[in-house]
Amino acid sequence: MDKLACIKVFRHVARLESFTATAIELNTTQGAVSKKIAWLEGDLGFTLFHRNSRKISLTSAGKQYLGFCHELIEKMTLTEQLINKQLSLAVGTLKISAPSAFATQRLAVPIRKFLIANPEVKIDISVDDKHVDLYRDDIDIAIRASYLKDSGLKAKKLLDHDVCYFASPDYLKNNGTPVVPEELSKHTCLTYSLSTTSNVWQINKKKFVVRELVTSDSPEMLVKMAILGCGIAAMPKWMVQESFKMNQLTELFADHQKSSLPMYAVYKNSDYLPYRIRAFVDFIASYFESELAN
Amino acid sequence: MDKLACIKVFRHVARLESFTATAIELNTTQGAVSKKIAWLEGDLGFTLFHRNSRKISLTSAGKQYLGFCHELIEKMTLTEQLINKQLSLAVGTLKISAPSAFATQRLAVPIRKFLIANPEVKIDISVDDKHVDLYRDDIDIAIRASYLKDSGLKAKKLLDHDVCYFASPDYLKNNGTPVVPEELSKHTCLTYSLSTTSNVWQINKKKFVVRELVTSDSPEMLVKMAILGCGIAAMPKWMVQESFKMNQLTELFADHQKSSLPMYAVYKNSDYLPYRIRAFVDFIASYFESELAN
DNA sequence: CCATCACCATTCCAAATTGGAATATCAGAT
DNA sequence: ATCTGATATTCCAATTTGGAATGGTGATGG
Repeated sequence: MDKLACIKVFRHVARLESFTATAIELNTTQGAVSKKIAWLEGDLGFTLFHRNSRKISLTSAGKQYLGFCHELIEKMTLTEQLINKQLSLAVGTLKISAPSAFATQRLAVPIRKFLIANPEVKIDISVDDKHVDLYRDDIDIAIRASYLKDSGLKAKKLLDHDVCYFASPDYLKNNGTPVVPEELSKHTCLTYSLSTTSNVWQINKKKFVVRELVTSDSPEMLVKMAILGCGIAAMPKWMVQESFKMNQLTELFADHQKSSLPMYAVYKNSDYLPYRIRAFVDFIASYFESELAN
Repeated sequence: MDKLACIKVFRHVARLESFTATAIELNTTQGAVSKKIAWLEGDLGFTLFHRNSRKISLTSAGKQYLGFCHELIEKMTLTEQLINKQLSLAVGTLKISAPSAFATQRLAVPIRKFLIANPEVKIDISVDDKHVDLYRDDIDIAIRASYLKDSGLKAKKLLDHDVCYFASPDYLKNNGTPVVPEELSKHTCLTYSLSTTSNVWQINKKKFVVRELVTSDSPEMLVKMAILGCGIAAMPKWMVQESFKMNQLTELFADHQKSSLPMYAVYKNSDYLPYRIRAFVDFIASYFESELAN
């Protein structure tokens, strides 16, 4: 027997002080109401009503239990409404994970715009260059360079980075400047460990397996190592533009066609995706799209 | 579908993070668990778990709802236990209604003893000479002279009052002092309106229908009227003993055999009578029984 | 890369449960 | 004493539920 259904019937009966009237109000039969109350009393172990062929009245235990039932139903309704609201409106706290360089240099501005457009959303951004587990760490959205290999996740492409290759002038002086990609085999490279194919570089639609000297999950670390002359690295252009200007780094294969590095917003797939997640993903994707157009 | 049952299953699944393990723990099948969670999600309108052929994990909504479910089950268990405790132990507040003269002169002492013997019981005594409705006024126990005519009520006899007949010396001087009950027909009487047979007095096993001058639901009022010389009244002996001594009243038919007036403790009949009620009724009945023996 | 495994969803059918209608029962009202 | 209005009970049809088997899917390991 459905106890919750019995409780709902009980509230009606207590209010109307009649099984028959309750049956009419609930479009059922008096017998059904009687059975439900009787079952509930049996389950609880005490009687809810004093019965009398003419009328019924709550026992003291029934009165006390009724108070609990009112609380229960109200709390349940409110809780369910609250959760549904959080899923359907742009409210709540959005937990984002993003790699440090991208976060600070590319994400801060659009996040600020998003917050202005969605004043009821708070953002908790966790800057982490490691490959986070969205389930374990309870993250709503992760910004990732690598294509998703996780299951149960959806990804939306945000943009394609223009990748560029570079090394320090010092390194090139000591090891020679490669002019064609084929020469990469003579060099040591700095690779990004979280990329699915970290040691396979693609230039002019050809793939080159490079010799790794250092691999790291931190793009900034790799840039730093390149500046120190450890080898050749490949990174999104925006990340090293400043270093080119300061002559800390020299670009290689500048006129060759390079593969682009896509960036994704990854989020847990669900039938009822909290709206703040969808809102943010759509917002940030169209932000980068319009940025590209300019 | 029984939502409460689903919620209970949900708590297990959330803890074990597995439908299969839950099915084993609950001695059911994995399919049944799956159906229950699926139904609950449909009812709520949001998903509780992220699913993955290898494992499941709570969604953020699921996490939030789980907290509510824990609260709900705990509150429900505690409430039901509390009410059952109140019904099975001598705890709580006992609401007693008693007529004023009896309350003050006969009930105060045994109530004090009962409170000492049952320290967890509080007493709310409503002194009222009217015929109270135990249901409407939410009274646990009513002390009454009249035999119960109400249905749904049970009565336990506490004692038999020795009834005595009396009038003021003044009245007797003016109207003559009746020596045998047959002379009552020449007198006017003061009767107790709440008695079922207020105007039928029984002396020496014979019944006499008396002429009423005043009828009242207040015994003390009737005594006062008798003192003022309005007529002859019949009351329990203890109520007028003092007036005899002060010569405000004179006893009549002193050596005749008089009917006794029973006093009852009346309480609502119920399958699960709160224990404090049974305890009090038994206590007070045995108190008067032993008082009689002394 | 493919076979295997572990797990959840679905389907189908038998079994248990529920609800409706009629009937019994009960106590107050007339 | 009978009538009336209310709840309890009974019986059966309809619905719902649970179990077993099947299907589907993604992780794992050789």
